[in-house]
Amino acid sequence: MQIIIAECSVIYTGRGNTTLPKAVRAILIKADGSVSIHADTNGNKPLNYMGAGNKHTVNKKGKTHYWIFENKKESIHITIYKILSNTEYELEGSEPGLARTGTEKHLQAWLADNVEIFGENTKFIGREYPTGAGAVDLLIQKADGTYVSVEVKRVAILNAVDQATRYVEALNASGEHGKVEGMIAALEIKPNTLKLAESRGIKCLQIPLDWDVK
Amino acid sequence: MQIIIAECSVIYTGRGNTTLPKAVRAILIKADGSVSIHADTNGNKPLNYMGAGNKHTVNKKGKTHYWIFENKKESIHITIYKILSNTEYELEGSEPGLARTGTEKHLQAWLADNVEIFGENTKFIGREYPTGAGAVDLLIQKADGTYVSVEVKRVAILNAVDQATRYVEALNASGEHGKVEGMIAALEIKPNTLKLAESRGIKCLQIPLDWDVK
DNA sequence: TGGTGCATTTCGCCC
DNA sequence: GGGCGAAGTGCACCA
Repeated sequence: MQIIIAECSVIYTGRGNTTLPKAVRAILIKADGSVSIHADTNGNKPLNYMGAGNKHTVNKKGKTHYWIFENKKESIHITIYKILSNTEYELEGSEPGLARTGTEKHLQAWLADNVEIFGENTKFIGREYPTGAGAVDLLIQKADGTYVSVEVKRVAILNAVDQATRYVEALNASGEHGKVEGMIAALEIKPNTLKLAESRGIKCLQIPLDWDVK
Repeated sequence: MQIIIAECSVIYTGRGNTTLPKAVRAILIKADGSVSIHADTNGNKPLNYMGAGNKHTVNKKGKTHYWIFENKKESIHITIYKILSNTEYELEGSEPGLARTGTEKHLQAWLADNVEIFGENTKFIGREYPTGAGAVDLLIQKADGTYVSVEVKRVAILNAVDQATRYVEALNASGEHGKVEGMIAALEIKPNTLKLAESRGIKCLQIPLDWDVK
């Protein structure tokens, strides 16, 4: 990774157009070719950036450098007036390896393996089960034979109720599972969401926050 | 801005959970307190990050540093095994302003000003009209006195039908506007969406693609 | 200022 | 490549 501290100005053209006045910025150029320009504010976000897979050309007139990064749809023009620092590091063994846990997919898998949370003798029927109006996250069958269509969320807001409703409708319309119940299972369920769900006859299950603790 | 090159591992907890194995990374800490951790791949995006407004505490046991960044809802724990470089620069910053056009809000305003597109003598009643289940984009009244609840989209996919349905239900439940019709107005309406809308008795209006041409 | 709902857009998966 | 849903989303509004 190459890290440059320089007085520069930037013009970006692509999905929008932005200009960045002359000032001291930090420029990161990664081994994959991506580039980002940072100020000391603006949070963790860069002021300008461009993803991997661009062509980098360099021109020089006197002391001024002109760097161009461009791909098919976008371009970044950096005019560099003065370089204060220019260093390059090998970030060896830095295969990203970023692991994400606690996503909706994980929740879904966990629930599929722990259907007893929905009641004793509950049977797992399917994940991502197609309904004709999108796939429902989880389809289960209660001890009494009733099928339940479960929408899984980390945080459930109003549209979770919409989805749950839509899947129940579609499953009932097909007639293959008798009268299907709708349910939302989430780590957090907003009050309005709970209210709307009740008014539609959709049950809500609060998943224990320590679900992933063995 | 402080730039550290170090062998480290990271644990993030907050909206989700992530872990990052031990490797050499670049760590940026800006003057506003935001922090981001970069590898030499992953495009312009950081592996982990946290916005401005967090508390940074430092612990040290032997040669190992433990840095913690935390705010009310999130935390990043960085374990630093070896620092290869640690530099700090003064950056003078100014921020760009990105302007956008053609958003849903623009469409909405245009429709409010051009309600005749819904039929002759149609009357505009309100924008962002509260229904008790969220605000409907546009409420209009047809020549025959019927109210129509309009959901505006640039591209309408299935959930647009959900929203439209929800608003009609809520308006009908209140009883203040008689029997309300539901409608979706969009620049593009996906085939499945059209089908679902029809099955729910919700009308669809394709907005001319040249709507914003004077 | 935090919470809450929604739009947006990027990303990823699957068809 | 289209279509759909999720995201450590980001934003705007409101209490």
